[in-house]
Amino acid sequence: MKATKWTKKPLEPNWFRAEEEKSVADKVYDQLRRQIVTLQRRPRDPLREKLLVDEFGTSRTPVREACLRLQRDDLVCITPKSGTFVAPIWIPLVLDAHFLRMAAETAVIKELSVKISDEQVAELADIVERQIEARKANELAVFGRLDELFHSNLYEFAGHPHARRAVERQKVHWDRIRYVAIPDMQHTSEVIHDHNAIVEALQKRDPVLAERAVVEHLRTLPDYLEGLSRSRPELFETKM
Amino acid sequence: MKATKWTKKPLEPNWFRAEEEKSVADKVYDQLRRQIVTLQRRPRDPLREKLLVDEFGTSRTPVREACLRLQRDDLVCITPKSGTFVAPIWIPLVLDAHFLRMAAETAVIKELSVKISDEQVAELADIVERQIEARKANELAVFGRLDELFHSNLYEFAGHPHARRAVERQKVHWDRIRYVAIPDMQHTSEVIHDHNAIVEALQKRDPVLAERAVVEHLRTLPDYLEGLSRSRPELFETKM
DNA sequence: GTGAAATATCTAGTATACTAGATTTGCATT
DNA sequence: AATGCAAATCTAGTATACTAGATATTTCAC
Repeated sequence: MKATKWTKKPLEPNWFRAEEEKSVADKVYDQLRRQIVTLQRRPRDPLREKLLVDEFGTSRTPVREACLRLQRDDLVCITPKSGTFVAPIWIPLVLDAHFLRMAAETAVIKELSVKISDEQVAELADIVERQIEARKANELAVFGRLDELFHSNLYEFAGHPHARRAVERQKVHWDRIRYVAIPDMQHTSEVIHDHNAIVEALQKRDPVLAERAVVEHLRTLPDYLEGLSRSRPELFETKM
Repeated sequence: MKATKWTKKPLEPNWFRAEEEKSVADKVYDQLRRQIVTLQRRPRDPLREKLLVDEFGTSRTPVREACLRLQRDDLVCITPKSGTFVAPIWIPLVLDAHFLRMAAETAVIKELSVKISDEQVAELADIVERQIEARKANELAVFGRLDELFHSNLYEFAGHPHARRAVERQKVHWDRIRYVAIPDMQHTSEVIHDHNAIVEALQKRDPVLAERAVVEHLRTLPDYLEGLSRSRPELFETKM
């Protein structure tokens, strides 16, 4: 057995594995994350590894990996030898998530408004149509998913899917806020109005108008946050 | 022993632990990351857990944790039951890292140019001064650190440190490119010129001029990447 | 020699055991 | 009852063992 044979690299490892079966750790992560974002687990709740192990029926390793990932997402705080806790909603983090989203999406829309295709405009218009229907049917969950789709399509069409990923990693903090106060009917009405304005600006291929529409769409969020943090202070943390 | 006692939350866990001693896993992560970014470990090199364990003198667990974090950073590819490899430099990822940085930094500079203090302008000017000295002394490492400091100060002064974090997490892919071709003297000269333009615009509190200066500073990078990927194709990967 | 099946070996994912340190509990003393 | 202190107990970090599956090597028929 020649040593050199063992050190040579594989010719072509699977860099782009199409389908990836989820590991146990991934499933635990997904579920815990969902629970935290939806406030089923609330800020400052302890996350006892032992209980999670019993709940998920796994060993400590996948649970621990999930918690470590959540820590990197700023969704849990881990204090060695002490405990793991659901992180409070850090206001500076939410504000910066919003700032980053605003910055990225205005840049995206400026690029997009000069190169978007007719088919893509039609697809965005179709999403807004379906949002109107979801609003009529009072299906807020569907409405939310369509909202996600609308914005992610902006990044995809502009050719910046990875920028979207980076923005979304921060956006999780904002998502948690959406569950502090479930969006009401008036809110959905405003969203539809704003989305329509964005689609129209893109249709006209007008970068200035499009940017203004995006800014308008995202403008009100910080004030909203301010109000929420006053009415539910136990969920928030101002310094970080 | 009352059950209720065991479920109550700690009054005030250490959310803001000032000093955090680094775990073994953190050290392994830092070192591996540095090796990958500086191309001491090159794209497509296998990362054998056993060898790393011997090298770092730890058990598998911290090494594995480090690799998982690197995977989330898109710096390594893990194929279950097969192997772990240093990821190629994905061009779409680098371009989007650049796009995000451009978007964030133009937004930062626009905010900053209306609220920056005289002391902060002076601090930025001082950094540029020190860059000029580093250039004269031919200290490229110092120059690079000052460059980092200049840009990170923009985020700090604008009050968006967490947005900076998100941008920097992507920027690691660009950093790897800096080691494909070490920046030369001409490059440092351009950087100093651009930084001076930014400081001057901030001094005048002129948002339009400031934004233009930032765009100008970051404008040339994609073309540079194009050239590099042609001359060193073995390090890169165009599709993702 | 060539090709294919059989075998050996290595891999990452998971389970479990152990450690040191932080926190809580309970008791003794006042 | 209040307080200080020691023991018990829980925690996250680390080490090790085991598994299934992917890859590499060898064997063997032809």
